[in-house]
Amino acid sequence: MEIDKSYDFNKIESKRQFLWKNKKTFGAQNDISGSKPKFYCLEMFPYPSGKIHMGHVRNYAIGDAIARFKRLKGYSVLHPIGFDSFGLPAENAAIKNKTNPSGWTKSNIDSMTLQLKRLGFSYDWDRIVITSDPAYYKWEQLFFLQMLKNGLAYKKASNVNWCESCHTTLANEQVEDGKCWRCGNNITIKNMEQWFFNITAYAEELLKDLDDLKGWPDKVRTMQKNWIGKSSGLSVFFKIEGSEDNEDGIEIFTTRPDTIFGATFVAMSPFHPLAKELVKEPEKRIELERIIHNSLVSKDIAEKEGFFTGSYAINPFTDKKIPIYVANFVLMDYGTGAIMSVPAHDERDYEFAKKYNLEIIRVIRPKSGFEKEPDDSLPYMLQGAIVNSGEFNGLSSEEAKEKISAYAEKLGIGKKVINYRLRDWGISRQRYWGCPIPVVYCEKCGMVPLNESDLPLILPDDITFTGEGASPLEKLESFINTKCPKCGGYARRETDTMDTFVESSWYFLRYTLLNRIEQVPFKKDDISYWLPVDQYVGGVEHAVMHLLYARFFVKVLRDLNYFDLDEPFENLLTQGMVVKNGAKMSKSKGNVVDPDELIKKFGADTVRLFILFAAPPEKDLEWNDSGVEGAFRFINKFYKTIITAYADIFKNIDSDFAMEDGSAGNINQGVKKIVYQLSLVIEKTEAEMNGRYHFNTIISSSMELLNNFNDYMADEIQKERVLNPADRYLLKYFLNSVIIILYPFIPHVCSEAYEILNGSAIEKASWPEIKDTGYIQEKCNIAVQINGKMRDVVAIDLNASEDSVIEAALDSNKIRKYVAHKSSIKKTIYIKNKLLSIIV
RNA sequence: GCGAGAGUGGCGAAACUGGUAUACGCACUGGACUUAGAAUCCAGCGGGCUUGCCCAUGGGGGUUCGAGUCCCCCCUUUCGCACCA
Repeated sequence: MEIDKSYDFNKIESKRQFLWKNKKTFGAQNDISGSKPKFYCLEMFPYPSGKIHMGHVRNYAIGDAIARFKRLKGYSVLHPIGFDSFGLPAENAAIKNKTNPSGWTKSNIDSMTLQLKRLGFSYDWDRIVITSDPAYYKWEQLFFLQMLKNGLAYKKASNVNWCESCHTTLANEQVEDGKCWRCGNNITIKNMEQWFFNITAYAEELLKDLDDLKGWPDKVRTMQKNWIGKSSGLSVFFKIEGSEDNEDGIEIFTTRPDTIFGATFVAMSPFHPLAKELVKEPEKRIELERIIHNSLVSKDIAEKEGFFTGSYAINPFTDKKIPIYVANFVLMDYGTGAIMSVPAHDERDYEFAKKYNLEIIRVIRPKSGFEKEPDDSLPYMLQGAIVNSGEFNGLSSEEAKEKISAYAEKLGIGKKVINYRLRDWGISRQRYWGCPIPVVYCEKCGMVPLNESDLPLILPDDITFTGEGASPLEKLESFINTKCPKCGGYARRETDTMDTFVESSWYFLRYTLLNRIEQVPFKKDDISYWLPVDQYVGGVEHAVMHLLYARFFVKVLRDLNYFDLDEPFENLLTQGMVVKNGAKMSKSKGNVVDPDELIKKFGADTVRLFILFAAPPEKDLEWNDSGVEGAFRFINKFYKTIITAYADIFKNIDSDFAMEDGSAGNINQGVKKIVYQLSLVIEKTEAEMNGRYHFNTIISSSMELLNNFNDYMADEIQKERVLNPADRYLLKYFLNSVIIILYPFIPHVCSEAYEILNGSAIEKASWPEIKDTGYIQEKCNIAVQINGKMRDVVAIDLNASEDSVIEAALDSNKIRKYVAHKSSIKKTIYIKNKLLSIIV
């Protein structure tokens, strides 16, 4: 093999990438014999925007490091990639450039594939998944039909989030701060017919199983838990004055039944069906319409406002009549859309009551001893002792909750209920570039699903984009007009497409299918072999959306008998953002660093090394151009040391050399020492790669190893010492080990170095064994503290006794300044080989 | 407002169960090599002064022989949720 004297990354990287591709080095195989444990390493697949950015590079560098490490450790590794290729940008680009989304998407996928390959990630490219491919979304349509059959997909009219700029509806998860998650436009509310997935049917399981996801960051689990938002309480009927039967009552939901005696008014959502019934006066009707209108135009919080409907309800516990208000802060789609207001013990009710001069009755007092200083001021939101509540007086809040609920149930006016904040997942999108929903509307039969055998329903290509108003599908007669699968009569196709989060809810299952000619979405055997994903890596921005949907989807497919799996992702690593000058990289801030340019200048290994070295993966990473140069400098040094300076010496050494018995005694002490340091680093690396993944510390340890090696060799050369065979063998082992440790981070140059040194491919090598050279650290440094303060460090024989350490300490001038005689020592604490603490 | 995390040199960061704080790298300074520079190599690099000590891990208390690490209070900051009754 020809050896270059200096580091030519272009040559090395293109050579390695060529070999990897040609030999299909990273093709994943189900290990049928079962001799190898499996490892599924997954990174969140990208949207094909056209260019990868630093966030992608970081995400994939992390995943690649893990995948390569696990291969070295003998795992059968699945490390796939794909493209989440449906979505709005393609459509917007099509409108702007008067092209077709599929062409735009295809060329973006091509150029991003080149970029990913240029970075040398160890993907099994034969398993690529492209979600806009009918061969992929065909199965999604099948799942949809099966969900429809099982009541897990349904259509209903409801108030949904509408983004005018994206011209489509959005799911609740996709609204952030009243704004669209994609474009930041203000969300308005529209009442529309929409398709939903019944994710709330799985709310309890999605919540419960979070406890088992021990490999997830607490932060993400908490976010999901809060998003699901389970709360238990009581729903009670309040009769409306003047009507006798409960049918005419108003049902409210409360989590604080213990405060029911303090309920002084009922507040209902302006969208509550009773609101229109109760509000008869024309002026009040106008007021109601105004409040409804305001709630529709913006999700933003307005000032609390409302008005008296003119009707009264009867508090079933006090029998007092209390006014019914319409209030803009009451949500229609949570609980029952109406509440009992207890201004004494609820902040919101208090604010409203103050504004409209409503009665405030205290029914809870702080219990003495319950809080440090009982704060008597209202509203008092904590638990306490019940007052003003008839027979329930004196109970604690907890007891009262129970007894009042039980009493309401006994009376038949209430029942204990559990509510979730989670809403069903609205999946309809009024856009073209997405997976078509496989149903038609027949004049005779109504909504009719397509036959499974008619799938895929292919998204038509002959589209003209005007950029105006509705989805172009709505105007495409050749698409819309069809025959009813049931009666054969005229039918119109559904023109909504699915939320692109549906595709990303199961792509990781599709990767397991190698032979895509087979007419299945995936095979049960493959799923049970590869799933769950052992390590998932991606951005925290998907903590609720994608990660919740995917968990839901897996549970649905499990219940449709596709496989037996409860949770898809065993371990989750959420990497931090890549920032520059303290801000997220963005075109508008002008702080974008282009991976392509860096690769051109320094090569892929350098970019990857910097990104993994500069910060631990979960933290934000501050971009630093001179830091990149530092990474480049290190790789040059690595190359010069191993290849330019010492390859000739070590390449012909037999790595099968067996150390004879007793040869340990002949080993040079310096060699023993660096090999011992190496063993510490091997151990530490294995520990880090077991889940914490702080690559930065592994890399810095490797830098130290290389520095120590160089120092040692410089010393040898200076002293013109002759290395014996055991020394040479161990030094080669040392170099090979450093190469292997660094391989997951800088795979190209390490592959090259390994092959030059050994004449074989590093992919055939395995993780280094620790070699016991019988290295004994003869001396160790013991820190000596006097009264807890560091005073000196003394060198002592390893494993010395406490007494001899004390003797040695007292020999030190520095120590003797504080302790003249042994007799003045009151106490000593001795941590073997580490520290001696003397109290005087 | 509620919930979770973070705060260590000029900068990115190390320090696993309390045990020599600042490893590794960047920047900076000096030196070597050079006609000069680049590159490379060597040395220095938390602060203070009386050169051996004092002060330093956001601030203040506490526990301990010993605290970046554990406990309490406060400040700053990032993220998530925000009328969910």
